[in-house]
This record gives sequence, C-alpha cells and structure tokens, in this order.
Amino acid sequence: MPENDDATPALTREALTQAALRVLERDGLDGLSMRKVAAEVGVKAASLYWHVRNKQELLDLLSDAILALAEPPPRQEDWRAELHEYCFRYRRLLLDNRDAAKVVAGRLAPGPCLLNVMEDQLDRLRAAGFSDADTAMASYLLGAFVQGFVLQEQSPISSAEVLGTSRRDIADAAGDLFRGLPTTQYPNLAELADHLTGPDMDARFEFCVQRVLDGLATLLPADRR
Amino acid sequence: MPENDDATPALTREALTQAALRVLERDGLDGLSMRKVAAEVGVKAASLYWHVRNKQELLDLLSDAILALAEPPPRQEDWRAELHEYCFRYRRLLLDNRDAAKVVAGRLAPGPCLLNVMEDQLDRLRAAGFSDADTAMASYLLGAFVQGFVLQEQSPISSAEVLGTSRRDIADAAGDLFRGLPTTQYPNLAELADHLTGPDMDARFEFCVQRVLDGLATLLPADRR
DNA sequence: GCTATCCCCTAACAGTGTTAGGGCTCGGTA
DNA sequence: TACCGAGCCCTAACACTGTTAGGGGATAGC
Repeated sequence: MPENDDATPALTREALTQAALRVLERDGLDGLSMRKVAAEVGVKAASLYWHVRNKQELLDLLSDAILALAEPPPRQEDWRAELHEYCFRYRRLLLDNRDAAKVVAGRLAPGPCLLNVMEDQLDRLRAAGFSDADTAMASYLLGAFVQGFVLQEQSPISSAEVLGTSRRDIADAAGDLFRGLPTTQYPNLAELADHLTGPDMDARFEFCVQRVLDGLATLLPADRR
Repeated sequence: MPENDDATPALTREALTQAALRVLERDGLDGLSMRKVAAEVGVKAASLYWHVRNKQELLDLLSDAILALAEPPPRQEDWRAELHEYCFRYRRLLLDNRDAAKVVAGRLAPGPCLLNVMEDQLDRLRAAGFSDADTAMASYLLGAFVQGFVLQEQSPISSAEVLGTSRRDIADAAGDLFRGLPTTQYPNLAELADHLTGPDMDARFEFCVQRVLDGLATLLPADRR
C-alpha cells in the first residue's frame, strides 16, 4: 500500500527536519533528542538513522531549515539602509526561532539555503560598491557579528536562574550588582552601571550595527558613502 | 588527620575548577562530564555536588577561570593600537584554550575575573575619549564581536568531518565547492570563491577588527581619532 | 563519650546517542 | 504464481550522561 494519507506524509528527510523544528520550538535545543523527534513523526528513534547519519546531520538540516525562513529585505538605493535592515532581519530570525542562534552557530552546514543567503549578501555588497576582496570579508564580518550579538544577548545570566527573574529584572539586578561594587576597586563599573544596564537590547543592537556599518563605509570611495 | 599532603590538595571549589580545566583541555567540552572531573580529583561523581550545585555552576567557574588567564595589554598612547591588541589577545585566549569560546559564550557568569576584565576595558575606552554611554556600548560590541568571530571560526564544517581534513584542506575544499556551483544561480559565490576562502583567519580577523575600530572612531571628536 | 558537622560513598533513576540484527511489506522478475 | 531483494521500521541492548537519596566514617567541640 504505497498510498499513505497526508496525515503521515511519507517519512522523508524533509519531514524529519520539520518535525525537529517543532520539537526545537517546544523543548529547546537541550530538549531536542532523537527519541522525541522520532515520536513527533510517529516512529521509534532507531528508525531515524535510516534517513540521517547521526544527530549532527539532523542539526545541519535544521540549521538550513531555519535559514530557509529568512526573508531578504527589498533592494534599496541607500546601501546603508539596506544592510541595516539586513542585519535587523537576521537578528529577528535568530530571536524568533527558539535557540536558532545556537543551532546556526554550532556548525557551519553549507546547505542550499545558506548558499542562497550568502549569494544574496555578496550581491548586495558588490552593488554597494565594495571591492571583491572587501565584499568577501564584509560578508564574513556581518555574519560573525550578528550571530555573536544574538548569542551574547541570549546567554543566560548565571546568578539569575535561582528564581524566574524576567529579562527586565535581570537588568535591574545587574545594575544593583554594579552599583554595589566597591568603588575603589571597580570605579568604572560602578559609575557606568546605568549605561551598562540601561539600554535595552534593541538599542544596543542599533548602536553596534551603526558602528559596523561606519567601519565598512570607510572602505568605499568617498562619493559612494 | 586534617593534614593532607599537597598531592591531593583539599577538595575545594578552586581545585575542582582546575581539574575541570584539565579535563576540558584533554577531552573538549563535549567530553567534559561530572564523572571525569571527579575522577581527575580522585573522587566519585556524586561528591562534586557537595561543592557545586550542578554542572552549570561548574561551567560558570570554568568560564571565570579561563578569563583569569587573560593578560591585558600594556597601556598605550594610541587608543587604536591598544584596542587592537586587546582584541587580538582576547581571540588568542579563546583559541589557545580548548573550547574556551563555547564555554565563555554559553553563559554569562559575572565572576570576579569577568568583572576585572570589564573594569579594565571600560577604563581604556574612557581614557581613549569615549563618552560614558559610548564606552558602555563599545565594551559590549567588542565582546560580542570577538566571541562571535571565534565561535564562527571554530565551528566545524559539516561536510568535512568525513575524513580528517585539516584546516587548510577545508579552505581548498570550500573553494572547490564554490567554484563548482552553477554560475547562473550563484554567480557571486563562484566568482568570489578565491576571496571567500583565500585569506586565513588571522587576516580576516585583522580586517574585521579594523572595521570595528573604524566604526568606533567615528564616535570620537575629530582631534582624538 | 556524645554529638553535630563535614565530606565522601554506593545505588539508583531517567534519560541520552547509537548500533546490531530481525522482520515486514513492497516492486520487479523468473 | 513464487521468489527475491531492497527499503523501511522495529526491539533490544550498550555505554554513557546529570542528578538525587540515603548511608557511613572521620573530625571538632562540648
């Protein structure tokens, strides 16, 4: 009976990946086990190894599946506005899909979607007027920067897991911590406590993106900045 | 007999951390288990939980212990050279200690050594002439950037674990991959293959650091750049 | 000598990734 | 029609993992 109703649509690598994506969203990366993914598609764990070499290969597929959700921003005259939007969308993508940053950063899987993203990125950079060498480097910089930012942004504060302190409370607690430090030993931390903990992550990202774009702008001939 | 010879120096959190550091160096983060750390100090796994709440707390200690190895560069007149050296040393630290980037990036543990590093960083930025608000943001940017770069740099290429392809061969293989892509669908990737895979990581980091520093320089009044 | 504290132990639980080997159900072929 | 091989899933198991409960021996103070 090759006829299978669409409720259980033929166990393919694609279906496996989508199931893994659902488990990831529900239980996070730490809760993503082969047994759970198998259960999600109505199958036992060992069966997955017929379709996938090991868990890492599944994570590679997962990584590419997440990148598939990326929607490149419209092309614009203003290269800065375009790259700015590009960074913001990339960060949004990593924030909106649970543990996406960890999955994508964990391993560089050159799947088709990553290639598409890279191709698109290179095209925009060249259109902005960057040289071939600078384009290649700038692409690397943007990727590493956004991933690094989101990873940092999402890394849990170790002293704050005791209670379910929300994100806002964490900033307050960190502020208190900094302000409470001995001013003789940590004068700058104490003095800059408000600046260190005040701006929310959106504002920080805005700042950082602007700096990186400023840095890239210096590579362009003056009339194209 | 409270007297214990220095060969087994009284199981403290400090000794535990150092043992974990050795296991990390030997077996990597994936191979770092409570049982191995316990064996390293000549004890059974359950005993660790007397000194440490759980594995995560041990990783927090480990993170701070790695940061303790950081040697801040000498102060300089030229703020650019100073921050440049700062970034390079931070990257070196993360590269020289196995899986250090993953450990440090995994969780933000505000231990004493992290506070020291932050304090030092803030001091240098202010001395360079940055405003209080910019100093706080720049510190965040530098940390996220370097960590992101090293994490990206160390993330294994998924298609390359089949054989023990060395780092140099990986670049070659990636070059071949890019060049072999259909030029109609991936013209930029194919055309920039050499630029994308050619420069080694040191050169890429140099490029990226210079861009970030350029971006920060725009914040300074013209006479202090 | 008693007690309390500290520190380590054994044993176990529930879960992990992964493999070996068995069996069922198909499509194609003799 | 009978067989065969391939494709796909299964059970069972192995060697691990983090973590907890509860026991026991040594030490210090009263």
